Amino acid sequence: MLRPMVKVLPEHARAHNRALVLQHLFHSGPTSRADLARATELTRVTVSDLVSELIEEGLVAERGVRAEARVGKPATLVGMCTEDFQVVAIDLADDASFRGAVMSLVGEVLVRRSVPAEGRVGADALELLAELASELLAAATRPVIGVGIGSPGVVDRDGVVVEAPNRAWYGVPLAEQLSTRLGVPVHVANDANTRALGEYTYGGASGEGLLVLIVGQGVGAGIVVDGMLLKGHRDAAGELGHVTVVDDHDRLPGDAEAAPCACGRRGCLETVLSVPALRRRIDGLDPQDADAALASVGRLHGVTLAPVVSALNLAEVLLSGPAELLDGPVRQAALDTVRERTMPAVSEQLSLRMATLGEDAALSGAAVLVLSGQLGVS
Amino acid sequence: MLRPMVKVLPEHARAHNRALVLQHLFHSGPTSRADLARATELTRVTVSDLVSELIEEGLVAERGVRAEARVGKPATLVGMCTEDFQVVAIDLADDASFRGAVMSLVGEVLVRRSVPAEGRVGADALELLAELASELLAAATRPVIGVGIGSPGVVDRDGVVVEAPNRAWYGVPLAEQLSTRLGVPVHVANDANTRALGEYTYGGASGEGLLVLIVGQGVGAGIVVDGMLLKGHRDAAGELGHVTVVDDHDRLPGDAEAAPCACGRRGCLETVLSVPALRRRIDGLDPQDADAALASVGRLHGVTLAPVVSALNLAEVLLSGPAELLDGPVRQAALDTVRERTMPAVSEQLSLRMATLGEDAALSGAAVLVLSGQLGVS
DNA sequence: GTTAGTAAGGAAGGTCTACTAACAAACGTG
DNA sequence: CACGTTTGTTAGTAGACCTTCCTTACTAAC
Repeated sequence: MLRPMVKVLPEHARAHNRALVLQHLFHSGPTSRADLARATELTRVTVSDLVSELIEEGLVAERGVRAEARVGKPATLVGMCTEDFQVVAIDLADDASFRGAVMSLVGEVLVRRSVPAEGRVGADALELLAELASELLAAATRPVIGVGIGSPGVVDRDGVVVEAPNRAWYGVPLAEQLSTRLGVPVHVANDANTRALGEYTYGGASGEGLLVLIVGQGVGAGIVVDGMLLKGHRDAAGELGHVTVVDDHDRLPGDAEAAPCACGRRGCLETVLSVPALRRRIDGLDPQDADAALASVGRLHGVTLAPVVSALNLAEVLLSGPAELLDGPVRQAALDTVRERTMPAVSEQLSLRMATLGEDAALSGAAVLVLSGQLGVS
Repeated sequence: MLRPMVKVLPEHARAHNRALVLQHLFHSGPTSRADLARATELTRVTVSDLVSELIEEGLVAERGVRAEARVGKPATLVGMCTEDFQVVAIDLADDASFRGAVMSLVGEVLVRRSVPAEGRVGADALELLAELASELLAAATRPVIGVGIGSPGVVDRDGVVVEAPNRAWYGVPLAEQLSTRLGVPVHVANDANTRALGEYTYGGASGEGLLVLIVGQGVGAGIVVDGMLLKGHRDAAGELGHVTVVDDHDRLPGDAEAAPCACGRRGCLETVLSVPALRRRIDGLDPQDADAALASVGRLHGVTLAPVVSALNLAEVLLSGPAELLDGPVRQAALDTVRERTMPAVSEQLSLRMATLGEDAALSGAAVLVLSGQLGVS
C-alpha cells in the first residue's frame, strides 16, 4: 500500500514464490510437493518446478517417502539442506571484543571465535573485523551462504554504518567493502534489530507487534510490526536508550538528581536500565532493598514503554539481557506499570517477558539476516 | 521481508505496475508515455500497453502534445481523468452528526451533506449511514469510484468495525454490508488513520515517519512508517488517547488530582488534551494564565510523545484539531519537551507542526481510502 | 531546401511464469 | 481384484514483460 515506488516483474513474483516454498520448508521441515502446493496456494505443477530449481541449486533435496501409510500414491518428501550450508555470524555489540561464530542454518553455533577489540576504531577496527570474518569463513566445514553482522549504531538498508560512535565509523559501507574482500554476501544491521530478528525467527515470538529491548552496556530496541522490521526515518528506529525517564519529580529513591548520561544529557533510560547502572544501583544493598530499587527502575521503564505499546498496539515486549537483573522486580514492575497506564484493550493482550534466546541471540539474529537476505527465509 | 505469506502471480505484478503508472499521473499530472517509462523504469512498450489499458477503462486520456519545443518527435501527454470520476467520503468521528461529501479525485469537496446522529446506535446508526451514503451517491454528477468511511473505534483490514463503543458496533462488517447494499466498493478505516492518510496524500507530509495526532472529542493517532500505515497487533495502533500522562507528581497546576476518564481510569492523555478538556481548562482565565495552562498540557503531551518519536524515529508529528487551542503554547511546549527528552539525532530532524488540512481532513482521508483501495493511488 | 540526428510511439517476436487438463504410478478399500 | 485417491509429471495455453525494428515528426546544421 501507499508507496509502490518500484516496478515488479514476473521474475520477482517467481523469486517471491520460491522464497515462500523455502520458508515453508525451513519452518515446517520436510514436506511433500503436494502439501507445499496446498500451503502456498500455488499449483502442484508450479511447486514442482520451483522445487526442482531448488534441488538443482542444492538447497533442497528429496528425503524419501513419507512413513505414514495413507490412501493414494505415497508422497516423496523434500526438505531444505540445512546441513549442507553454513552461515557466519558476528556480533559487534560488545565494546571489548568482537564475537563471531560459524552457525548452522537452524541456528546452532558450530565454531566460536572472539577477538579482543583493544580499543581499535575506524579502519583499524574494520581490519580486525575482516580478519575475524576470514578466520570464521576458513573454519566453516560447508559452503557459507553469507556473513551476517550486528553492529551498534545506525545502519541503513544497504549495510552502510551511518554512525557508530564506539567504533568511530561514519558512513562506512561495511556490507559492500566486506563482501568485496571476502567474496561472499555480507549483511549488516543494527544489533538491536538483529536480535529482534533472532527472537522472531528462533525464539518463537509472534511478530505481529513485537518489541525486543536489549539491555547491555546501553539500551536499545528492535521492533517488528505488521510482520516488518521497523527502520524509521533515518534508520534509527528503536533508539529508546536516550529517552529521558528521570526528571525532577521522578527521581529514584536515594538519588539526589538525574544521573548524567554518555550522550551529554541527564536522566536517560540508559542511566537507570543498562546493566552497569543496574549493578551499581543494587551494589551492597540487602535483597529486599535491592528488589525495591529494581522495581523502581522497572516502573520508569514501564512509563516509557506505555506510550510505545499503545501507539503500536504491540503484542509482545521481550527483555533481552541478564536474567538475574531483569527477570524479577524490573520485569514485574514494568509490566504492572504498563498495564496501569494503558487501556485494557491494549494491555490485556500484552505479554512482557524475557527473551528466550540467551547470550547468542545476537549471533542467531545475524544468521537470520543472512537467511533472510540470501534466501528470503525468516 | 520477513513474512511473505501469500503467493504472487504475474498478474499481480501487472496490477502493481498499473498502479505505479496511475500513481505517477496522479501526483505529477499529465506526462508522456516515454517520461512515464523513465519514471517507472519500465520499457516504453510496457507503459504504452498499460496506458492503453487505462485509456480503454476511461481512467486516463490523451491530453494533446507537449507545448515546449524539443528535438525529436513531440510527446503526446496522457493524464488521469480526475474530472470524470468522483468519490463519496464520510466522516463518523463526530458523535453528534454524520458528515459526508461528494469529492473530486483531487480532494475538493463538491457536495456536502450531514445528518444529525441523534444518539442512534447499532443497526439504527448503520441505517442512517446507509441513507447518507445513498443520498451522496445520488448527488454525484459523475460515476463514483467508491465510498470511503472514517469511523472511530477499531477497524480491521477488511473494513469490519471490531469495536466502536460510541455507535455500539461490535464486529460489524461495515464495508461488506454497505458495498452489497450500495452496489459500489466501500472502504472503511479508523478515523485517525484516515486523517493520517489524508495528510500524507493531500497535505504534503513526507510519509517516512509520520504521526498525525487527532485532537477532537477524544485523542487518537494515525502513524505512517516506512511508507506503510501501521495497523498493529489487533488493528488498534495509534490509540494514544488512553495512555496515562497525569500521575501523582505530574499533576497539572490547579488540579487536585488526575481527572477521571471515560475509559474508567484516571489521568489519560484524553483528559487533558481533548478539545473539551482544553476548553474547560482555559475557561475564564486571562490570556497569560491560559497560555501557561496550555503549555503545561503541551509538556505532558511531549512526555508521552518522546518515547514514541524515539522508538519509531519519526520525522514529522502533525497536530490535527482547532488551531486556536493547539497552535500555540501546546504545540511549542510539546516540541520543546520532545527535544529535551530525546537524543539530538532523533529530535533535530523532527518537525512538530499543525496539520495542513483543516476540518475536511477526515473527508480527504476517506477519499484517499478509496483511491488507494480501488486504484492503488495514494 | 535538404540532410542528419533525435525522440516518441507502435508492431512483431521471444522468453518467462503460472495455470489448466490429462495421465501414469502407487497405494488403500471394499 | 477392481476402484477410487493421491502424487507428481507432461503438454499446451494465456498473460506479462522484454528486445528489436520501424514509422513518424520534430530540431539543428549546412
